Amino acid sequence: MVSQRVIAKRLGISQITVSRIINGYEHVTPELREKVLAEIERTGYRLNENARNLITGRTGKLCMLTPDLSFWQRSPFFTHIFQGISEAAQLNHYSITLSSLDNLSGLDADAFIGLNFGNIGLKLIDLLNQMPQPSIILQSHAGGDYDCIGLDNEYGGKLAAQHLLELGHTSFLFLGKGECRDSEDRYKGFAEGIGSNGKLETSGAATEQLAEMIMQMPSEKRVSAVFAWSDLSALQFLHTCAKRGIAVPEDISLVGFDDFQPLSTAFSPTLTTIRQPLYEMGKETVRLLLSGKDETRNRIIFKPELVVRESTTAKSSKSGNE
Amino acid sequence: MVSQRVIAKRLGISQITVSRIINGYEHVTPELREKVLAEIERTGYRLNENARNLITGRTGKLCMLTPDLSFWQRSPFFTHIFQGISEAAQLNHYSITLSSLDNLSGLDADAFIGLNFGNIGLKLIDLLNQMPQPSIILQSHAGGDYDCIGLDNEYGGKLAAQHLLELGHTSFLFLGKGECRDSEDRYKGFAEGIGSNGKLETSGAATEQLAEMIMQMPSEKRVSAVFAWSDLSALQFLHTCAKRGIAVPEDISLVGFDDFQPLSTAFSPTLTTIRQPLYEMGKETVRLLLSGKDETRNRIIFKPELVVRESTTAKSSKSGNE
DNA sequence: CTGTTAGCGCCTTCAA
DNA sequence: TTGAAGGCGCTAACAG
Repeated sequence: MVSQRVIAKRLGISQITVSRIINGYEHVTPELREKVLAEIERTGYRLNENARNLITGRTGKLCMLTPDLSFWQRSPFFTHIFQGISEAAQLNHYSITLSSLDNLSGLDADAFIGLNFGNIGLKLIDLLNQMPQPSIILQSHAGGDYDCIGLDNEYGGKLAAQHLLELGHTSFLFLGKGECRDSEDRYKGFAEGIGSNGKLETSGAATEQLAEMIMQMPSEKRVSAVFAWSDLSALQFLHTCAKRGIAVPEDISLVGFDDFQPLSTAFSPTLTTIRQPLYEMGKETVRLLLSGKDETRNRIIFKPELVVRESTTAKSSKSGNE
Repeated sequence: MVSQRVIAKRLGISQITVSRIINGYEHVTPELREKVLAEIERTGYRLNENARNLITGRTGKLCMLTPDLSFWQRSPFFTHIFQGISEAAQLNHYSITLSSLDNLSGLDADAFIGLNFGNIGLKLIDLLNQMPQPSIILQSHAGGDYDCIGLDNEYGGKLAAQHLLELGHTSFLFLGKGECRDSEDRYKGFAEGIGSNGKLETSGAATEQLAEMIMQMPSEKRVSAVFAWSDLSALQFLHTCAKRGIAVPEDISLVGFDDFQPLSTAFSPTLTTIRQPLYEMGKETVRLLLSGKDETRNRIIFKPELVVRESTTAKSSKSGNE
């Protein structure tokens, strides 16, 4: 195994000089730097991160902390976030560790990422606040008085409303989920976006039942556009429509939320949806966490974006009320 | 920061004794061990893994290697595998690193896990063979002449056949995916399972088109049971059925593959499917990888299991042929 | 059963 | 601009 000392010895210089060059120290004669870099290249030298971490007093680990173990069962889309987190971690020479409130192990880390998708994990936030290491919460909503990366769900709702209004729709249904902040915020934005330009019905009831209820309305009074709080919910609705003989988007336009791949494009019609930039959020989480600006609250709220596919279309004269 | 030396000094013993007790060395007087353990508990001492790794010459990292970066986009179910891998890694004091053939970084690891779901990644296997560190392939099929954790897809196909035969079905359709080994193996097992007890049609054609084709068959000649190579494919079929007014399971029984949560239970009817034990496979991968038995080929082929839900039922007299 | 010595590879501090 | 000395926390090797 080739170390800095080996390289130094070969070049007749001291090991510390090699170390300095590796770490980008400025005041070195250019020729020396090049000689060293060439030797590093030639020998395939790789820095021993354990040695570096030992002396600098770091662990070299980033810990992803979940509210519970079932987080993973619930979060298929997490692969995208994870890709972003791990790429950014790699760039900063960190490896990844996992922990959950159910099972606090692997807590020896330089910094923590609290994963708080769907629910407001106050316990998680408390725990992170107690720890001396820096931490950040990665969540799917916008609020919270702590360092976080979040998503502007209200804005997402507004995007959906805008899109549907532009298509000429005037009567809307929101498919939500009870006791879920993300769903509430998306509804709020949707309602605001529609304002006085249309009629909006909603319910926190189970998606399928609600959909069936709607289907039973006489077609001339039926809503012409549906906004579902999630892609999964949108697809459940789509499936119910298929059973009931309602055509999407001809009879009803449908907008989802998440852009949950491969689901959002797996069925016909493919879903128009509001995309969460999960990969980017993961990446930014690590960047912000390691940027070390403690003086002020660190938070970035991402804007979701509209992805238009097949499940929405202009309101036809036969559908909807008025 | 409390170190072994601090503990030793407080107890008036040598630091190496503390080290031995921590590492489970046998020949220590019980009282001394207890005193040391008590002091460890009291002070909240935590082992510095960088120091340990430095002297033992390990990196302390496990690298998950994917064929390409898009792996993550394609693999929503990977969260389950990841949970298994990371839990087992933690138990063995390893942290996790990521790499892909597109972007070879983070390759400083003690061992590698090649993630090879869906396709046969020969390049990946070649790369791992070239490396001096131990490695193992985690894959969704059974074959391959290398260390691996795999899945017995043929057995899964057989389970599906058995289940449907027991329900009295005699005419079957397999929904497959072209150029996909997993799909082929599942078909093979399915066909063997059915043997001469029924008629089997198949196609590698796009799921949706095929389904539509079948729907156009006169109902008295129609198959009464469908086995889809994946849950996603099964759901696409289910959706087509809904559009065409075919009732599942009353008219057609449907079996998927994967038990892809939350999808497999998100729609009505919930899917009868063949479950891949992803969490267990992830866990076992790490265990086998670190068991260090080099003398022989290390491989474990997991058996999938049948999960009966709502999408299958006994063949009714009106459906199917004969 | 316990201790002494040495050193893993690197960075910090101080000196030239 | 470069180098020498020291030590981070731990374990291996060898004593006793």
